[in-house]
Amino acid sequence: MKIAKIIVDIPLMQTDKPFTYQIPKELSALTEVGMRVHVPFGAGNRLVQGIIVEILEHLISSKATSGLKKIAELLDVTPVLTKEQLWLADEMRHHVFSYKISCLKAMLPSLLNSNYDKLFQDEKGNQWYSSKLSDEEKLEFTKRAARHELSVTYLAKSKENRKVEKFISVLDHEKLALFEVKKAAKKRDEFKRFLLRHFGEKIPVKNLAFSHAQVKFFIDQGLIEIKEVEISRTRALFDAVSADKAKKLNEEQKKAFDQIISSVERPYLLEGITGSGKTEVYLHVIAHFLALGKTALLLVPEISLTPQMSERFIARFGDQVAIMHSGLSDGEKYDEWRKIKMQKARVVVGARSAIFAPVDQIGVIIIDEEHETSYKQDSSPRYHARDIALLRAKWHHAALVLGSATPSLESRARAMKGNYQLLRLNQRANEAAVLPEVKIVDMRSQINDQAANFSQLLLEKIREKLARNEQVILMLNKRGYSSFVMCRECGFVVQCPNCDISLTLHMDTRTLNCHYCGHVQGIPQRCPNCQAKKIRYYGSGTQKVQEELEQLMPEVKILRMDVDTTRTKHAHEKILKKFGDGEADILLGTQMIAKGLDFPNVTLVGVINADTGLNLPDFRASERSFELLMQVSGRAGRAEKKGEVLIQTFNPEHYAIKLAKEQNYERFYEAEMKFRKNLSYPPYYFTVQVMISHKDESIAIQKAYEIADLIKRQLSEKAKILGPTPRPIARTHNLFHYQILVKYRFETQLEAALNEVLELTQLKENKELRVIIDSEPQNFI
DNA sequence: AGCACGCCGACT
DNA sequence: GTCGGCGTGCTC
Repeated sequence: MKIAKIIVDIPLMQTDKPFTYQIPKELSALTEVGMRVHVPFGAGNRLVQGIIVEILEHLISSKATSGLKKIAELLDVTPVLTKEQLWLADEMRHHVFSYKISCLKAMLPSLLNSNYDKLFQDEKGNQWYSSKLSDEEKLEFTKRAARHELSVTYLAKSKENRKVEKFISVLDHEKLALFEVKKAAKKRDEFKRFLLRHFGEKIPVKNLAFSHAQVKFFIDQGLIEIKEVEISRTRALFDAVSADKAKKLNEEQKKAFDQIISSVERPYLLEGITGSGKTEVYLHVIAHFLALGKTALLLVPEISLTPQMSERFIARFGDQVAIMHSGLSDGEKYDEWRKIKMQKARVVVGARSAIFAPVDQIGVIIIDEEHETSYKQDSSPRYHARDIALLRAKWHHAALVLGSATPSLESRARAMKGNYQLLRLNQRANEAAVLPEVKIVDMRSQINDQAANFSQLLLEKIREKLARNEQVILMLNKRGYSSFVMCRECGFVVQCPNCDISLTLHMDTRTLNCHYCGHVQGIPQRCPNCQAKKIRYYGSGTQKVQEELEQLMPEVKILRMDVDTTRTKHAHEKILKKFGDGEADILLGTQMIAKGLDFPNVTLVGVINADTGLNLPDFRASERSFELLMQVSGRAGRAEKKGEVLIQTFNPEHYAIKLAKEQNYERFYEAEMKFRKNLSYPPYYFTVQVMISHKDESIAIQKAYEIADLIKRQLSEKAKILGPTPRPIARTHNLFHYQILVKYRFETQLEAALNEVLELTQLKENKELRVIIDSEPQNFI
C-alpha cells in the first residue's frame, strides 16, 4: 500500500508538519510527489488542500497505516511543484521562519489555491451553501446540523481556470452551399453567405454580427459546430512587439560576456555604470544559453519592469519569453506560469517571485539592480531572491549574474573576498553620451521665503533648460518625510489615534491620512489642543512642491508621479509616455522616477531634498541615499546633450552626498565598509531582527526582554544583541512594537534559539503576542 | 482555521 | 434536568 506525506494548507505552527494519508488504490498509479490534493482534515473531516511532499511504499498494510485517512481527490495530472521546488522550500525554511506551506505557496500562482464551502441539506433535499448564508443563518444551520436535522458536506474546489474562446467552424462547405433557407428568412441567408465566405477560418463567436438564435439554428442543422480553444490572457503583451536584432557588444561588454559563459564556478558581480549597456550583455548571455538548449531567468525590480523593459526582451526572444510581475491579474499570472510549466517559455523575466518560476534546465540566472531592497520580501515568507538564486544556480549548475551600478555592500564585499567574480563595465555604451556634471547646493545658505523648496540656482537652471525646450526631472526623496499639520500657536501635531505617527496631509481629498493603518480624518479648523485657529501645513509632499512650482512658473507643464498619481493600473506607463512624448516640461516625482528611465531630452535632474533618507534610524541609510543619488543622476544626459544634476542638501559635507556628486562608488564603498566594520554591521556581521508586538506596552516590553534573554543564553560571547528597543514607529494598529537585533558571525545555535522563540509564541499565555523573525532585514522602519 | 469536547450558568 | 455559552486542544 502506498501512503503520502502531505503538507496541509493551514498556516499555523501546530499544523506545520507533514500529515500521512493513504493513497486510494484507484489513484495509486496517478499520484506523484508535488501534486495538490484535497484531504479530509480534523474531526469534521472538512476538506483542505494539501501538497504531497513524499510518497512511501508499504508492502504490508499494518494497523498503523490502515487507520489513516484517505486522500479525497487529486487536483493535478502532473505535479505543480518540481523536486527542485520542494527542495527549495526545505532550504528556505531554515532561514525564513515561516510555515512550510507558505514557502510552497510562494512558488505557485494564487489561482491554484482552493475555495472552500459547506453544503447543508435537509431530509427533503433542500440545499444551502454556507458561503451564501449570513452570519446568523450560519450559526443556526450549524446548530441544526449538530442536532442531526441537517447533513453537512464539505466542498473544496480549485480556483484554477483557463480562458477559452468559442469559434465556429463550418463542417462541410458543399453541404452548407446546398442548404436552402426559406425565402422569408433573410437573416439566415445572410448568415449562410457569411459562413461560406469565411469557410476554413476559425470564426470567433464573440462580436459576431449574428444572434445566438442564428448560430443555434445552423448547429441544429448539423452544418456548423462550435469549438472551444484555450487562449492566453497575456497574448496581447506579445503581439504588439516587433522583433529586434542583437546589437554588437563593445570590447568591455564582450569581455564580460566571455567570462560569464566560461564557467559556473562562482557567481558574477557585474558592476557597470549607468548606461554602460548591462542589459545588452544580459541579452547576449541569455541568447548564448538558449542556443545551448538551456533556459534563462532574469529578475528586475518590480518598479523597473515597465512595458518598455518587457518589450525589449520580447523583441529579442519573442514567444519564448514569459513575463511575471504583480501588475498582472491572477488569470494572467496563471497563464504565464503555465507557459513556463509546459516549456513553451524558455526565458522568464520577472520581479522577485519569478525566482521560483518552474523553468527547467536553467543555464543562467540574472539579477539586475541586485542592490534593490525589493528583492527581499517584507512579509512572510521573508526570503531574499538572491539567496534563492544561489540555491537554484547550484542545483542547475547555472551561471549566476548579479548586476548593478552600485552593488550592495554585501555583494561587493563577497566579490572582494573572491566568493563572487567581479566584472566591470566602465564605459558608456553610447560613446556620444558624456557623464553629467553634478553640483551640490547648500540649502543652509538659502533664504527663500516664497519657495522654501527651491534654491535660486535650481530655479535658474530649470528656466534655462525650459527656455531651450529641454526637459527636467525633479525628485523628492520622500522616504521618512511627509507633510503634516501643526498648530502655530502651541506646536500640536495631529497624530493617528492608532499609531504613534503624525498624519499625512492629502490636499486632493482634503484629508489627513495615516500611511500605516489607513485611518482617514478631516483637517481640523481649530487646534484640537489649544483651540487656536492657527492650523498650518508643513513639510513637502510632491503636491506641495508642485503647487509651489506652479506659482513660480505658471506657464510650465508639470507631471507628478508618486503613489497617489500611480494608483490605477496603467497610470505609471501613461505618465511616462506623456513625458516621453514631450507633453510636459517637468516630471516631478518620488524615488520611483530614479529607476531606469531613459529620456534623451532630459538635461537637468534636480534633487529637491537629498537629506531626508540620510538620518533615518537604519544602518543602510547612507547606502540607500548614495544609490538613489547615483541612480537619479544617471537620468540626465542619456543622449548627445550634456546633462546636469543639482543636489539640494542641508548636509553638503556628508560622505554619501559628496561621493555621489563625484560619482565615486569605489570611495563610497571604502568609507561605508569602515563604518560597518566599526559598528559591526553587515557585511561584517549577519543580522536577525526579532519584532515583538502587543496591545499592552508593558507586556510587549516584558516579553521582549524574555525573548532577548532566551536568545542570549544560547549564543556565544561574540554575538551582539541590540535592544530590546521600541521600533522607530513604536505603535501602529493599536499595537506596541519592540525589536531586538542580533548581530553575529558564526552561531550554530541561533536557528534553534529562534525556533524556540516561535515555540514560545504558541503558549496560550502568549496568544495576543505577535512575534516576527526577519533574517537579514532590509528595512528598519 | 474550524471542529468537538467539556464545563458552567440559565432556562423549560 | 438540558440547552447552549465559550474556553481548550487537536487535526494523519
